[in-house]
Amino acid sequence: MKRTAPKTPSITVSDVARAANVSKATAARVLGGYGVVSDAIRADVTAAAKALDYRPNELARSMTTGRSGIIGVVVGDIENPFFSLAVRGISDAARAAGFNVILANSGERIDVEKAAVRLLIGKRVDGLIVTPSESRDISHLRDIHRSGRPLALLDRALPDLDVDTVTVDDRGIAMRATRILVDAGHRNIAYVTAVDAKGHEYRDLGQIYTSSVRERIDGFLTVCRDAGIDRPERFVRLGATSPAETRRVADAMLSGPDRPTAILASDSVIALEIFRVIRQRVLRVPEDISLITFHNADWTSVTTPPITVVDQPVYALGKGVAELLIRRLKGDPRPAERLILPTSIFERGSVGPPSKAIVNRA
Amino acid sequence: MKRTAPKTPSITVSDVARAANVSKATAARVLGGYGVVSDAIRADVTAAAKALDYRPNELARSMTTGRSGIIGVVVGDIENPFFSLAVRGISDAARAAGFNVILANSGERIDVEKAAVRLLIGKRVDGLIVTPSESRDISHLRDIHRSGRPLALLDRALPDLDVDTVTVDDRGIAMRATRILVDAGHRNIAYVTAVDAKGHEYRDLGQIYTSSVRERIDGFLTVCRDAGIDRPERFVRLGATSPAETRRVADAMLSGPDRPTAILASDSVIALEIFRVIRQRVLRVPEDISLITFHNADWTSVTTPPITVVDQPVYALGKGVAELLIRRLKGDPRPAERLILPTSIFERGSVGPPSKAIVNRA
DNA sequence: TTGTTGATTGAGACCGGTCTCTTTGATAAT
DNA sequence: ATTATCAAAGAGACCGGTCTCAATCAACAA
Repeated sequence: MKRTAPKTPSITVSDVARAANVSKATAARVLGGYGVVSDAIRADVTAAAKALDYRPNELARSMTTGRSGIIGVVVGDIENPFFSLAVRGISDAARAAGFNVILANSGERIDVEKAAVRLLIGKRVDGLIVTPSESRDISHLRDIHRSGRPLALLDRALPDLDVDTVTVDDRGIAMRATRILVDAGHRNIAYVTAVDAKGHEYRDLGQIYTSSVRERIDGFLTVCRDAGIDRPERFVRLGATSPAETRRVADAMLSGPDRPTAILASDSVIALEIFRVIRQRVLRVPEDISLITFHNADWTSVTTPPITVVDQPVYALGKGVAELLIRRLKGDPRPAERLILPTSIFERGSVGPPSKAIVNRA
Repeated sequence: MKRTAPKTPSITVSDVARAANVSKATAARVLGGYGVVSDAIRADVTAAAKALDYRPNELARSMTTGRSGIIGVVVGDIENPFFSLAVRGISDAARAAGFNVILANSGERIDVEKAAVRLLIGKRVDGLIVTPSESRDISHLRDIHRSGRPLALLDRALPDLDVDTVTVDDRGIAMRATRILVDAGHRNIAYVTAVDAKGHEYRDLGQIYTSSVRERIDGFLTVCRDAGIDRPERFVRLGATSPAETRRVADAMLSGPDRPTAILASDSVIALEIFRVIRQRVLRVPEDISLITFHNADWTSVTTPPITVVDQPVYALGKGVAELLIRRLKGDPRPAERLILPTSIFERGSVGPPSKAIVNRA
C-alpha cells in the first residue's frame, strides 16, 4: 500500500497542555476525567480544549487502558429479521451500560466466522457475542475464552463450551409445533431448514452441526415417531440457504411423490419463500397445505390467512445475552450461566386438517 | 471507575522477536508484512509467532498508521428493513475493499446522531456514512468533513453540504406514485410519514427537515394540486414514529371527517401498521381504500392483495455510497458526486378506484 | 587490495493517550 | 521556627505497533 494517509494532524493532549500552560499530565487529568486537579486549572484546560476543538483519540486511550468499550457481535445474517431484532436487543443493553457494538456477519460460514472473530479480537473488543454457525469447529471460540476475553453465545448452545449462553428450548418448542400439526391429523409433515449437509440429504442428527436446528429436528422427529409416522426423516429438507435454493427445495417437495400436507419452516425467511411458492402453485393455506414457521416475523400476521408461528423472545434473547456478557465484563465471578427463555406459539390461521387428495394445480 | 482490568498480557512483536532471536524491528517487518526480510529470518519469525500464538494488536497498529480500516455508519433505525438492506450493501462493498463496518443507530434523533458521530470520530474510523436525520443542524457533519475524514450521505441529501451523496429522486417518484392514485380517481389522498414537527400538524415544507421526506411531500402536493385537489396539505399526516403512534394516526385519519380513500405511506414499517389497522376495521383493499408504500419490503408481496410499492434500489444505494466513500478513502481527488439512482414502482393489487361511500365497519 | 553498492538487520523515536512516581508549596502540628 | 502532612502539578515511562535512519556485511568493481 502506498503512502496515502495525509496524516491529518489532530489536536492532542500536549497541544491543549501547551495552550493552557500546564503539563501534559495535568491536561490529561482534566481531559480524561481522572485524578485531582484544582478548579482554576481545570477551567483553564477546559477552555483551551474548547478553543482548540480537542477530540480525544479513543484508540490511544483504549490502547493504554486495555479496554475499548466495544462489544463484538458475530451473527449469521443481519438481514434476517430474527438477527436484526436480536442485535437491537444487544445494542440497547450495551448502550445502557455504556458500551458500543461492532457488528460482523458470518453468512453462516465457519471460515468467515473465524476471520470475524480474529478481527474483533485484533480490534481488542472487550467481549464477544457469537451465534456459532457450527458446533464441530470451535477452536476460535476456545481461543477467545482462553485469551481472557469474555464470550457469550446467542441462540445456539455449545455443550463443550462452558460460557454464558442464552437460548430457547428449541427441542421442546419444536415438539409443541409438530404436535399441533399431528393433532390436526397430518402424517406427511416436512421440516425445512437452511442448514445443509454433505449430499444435501438428511440421514441422522449427527450431520447437523447447528445446535438449535439439531434440537428442533430432534423434537420434530420425536413427536412424529410418537405419532406412528413411518420414517419421518424422509421429510426433513436441508439446504434452503437462499431464496432461490428455498424455492428449489419447496418445488421439489411439492411436486414429488409423498408430498407433505404440512410444513414446519425453520425460520421466517424460508417460510416467506415457501409461502410464495405455495401461492404460485395456487394452493390454499390451510385447506391444501398447513404451515407453521419459527419466528414471529412482521409479515406472518398480515397474510391471508395469518401464519401460525413459534414466537421466540428474540429481543429478550439479545438483551439477555448482552446483559450476561456485560456482567462478566464488570468482573462477575459467578460460573457460566445457561439461560433458556420461555417461548410460545401463536396459533393463527395457517393450520388445518390435511386435504384428502391434493391436486397439483400449477 | 475501579481497577477492573486484569490487563491480559498478550503476545507482542517484542516477545516474538526475542523468541526468534531477532530485533523488534525485524520481527515487526515480517509480522506486519512490510519492508524486506531474508527468507531464513522470515521463517524463524513466522515459526516463533505461531508457537507463541501471536495476534497483532489492531489498535496499536492503527494508532501509528493513522488508519483503522473501519468505516463508521450512522443510520436512523437498523430494524427498519430499508436500512438493514442498505447496511448490507455497505458491508458487502466494504468487505470487498478490505474495510470493516462499525454501526451506530441514531433512532432518528439528532442528539443521538451527534453523539454517534463524535464517538466514531473518536474511534478514528477512516470515513463515515450518515443518514442525516435533520438538515437544520449539521454542524457535526461539517466537523467530520473539516477534520479531513471523508463523509458520504445515504438516502438523504443536504444542499448545504457538498459531499458524496447517493439518493433516489424522491420528489419524482412520489409524483409518480401520487399520480397513480389520482389517475385511479382519488381526491382524498393521505401522505403518512414518521417525520414529526412542532404541533404534529403539517403546515408547510419548511417544517420538514428530513430531505427525502420533504421532497416526497413536495412531489405529492404538486401532483395533488395539479389534479385540482383543494388544500392537499390537510392530508399530510406527521408523527408515525412508532407502531403505536402510527396506529393512533391511522385511527384518527380513518375515523375523522374528510377521510382518505387512498394512502401513500412513507415507509414499509408505517404501511404495515396501517395495513393492520385497515384489516382491523374490516376495510377491504383496494375496494374501500387504496394503499401505496415506499420500499418494496418482504411482506408487501404476500398480502392479499399484494401492495403496490415504490421500489427503491436499497441495496444499490448502500453499495453505491460505500463505493463512493472508499474511492475517496483511496485518495480520489474528484469533486463530490451526487448520485441519484433510478427508482421504479411495482404496481400490484392495492390500488383501485375510490369507493363512493365508505362505511365505517369497525 | 580497497572503495562502492546493495541488501539486511538493528536501534530508537514516535503515535496520543494513561498512570506511577517526584517535586513543589502551603498549611498544620510541634 | 522547624518539621510533618497533604493536595496539586510535573516528569517521564509505557502500551504495541510503524517507520526512519544508521550499522553491518558480502559481493563486485577499480
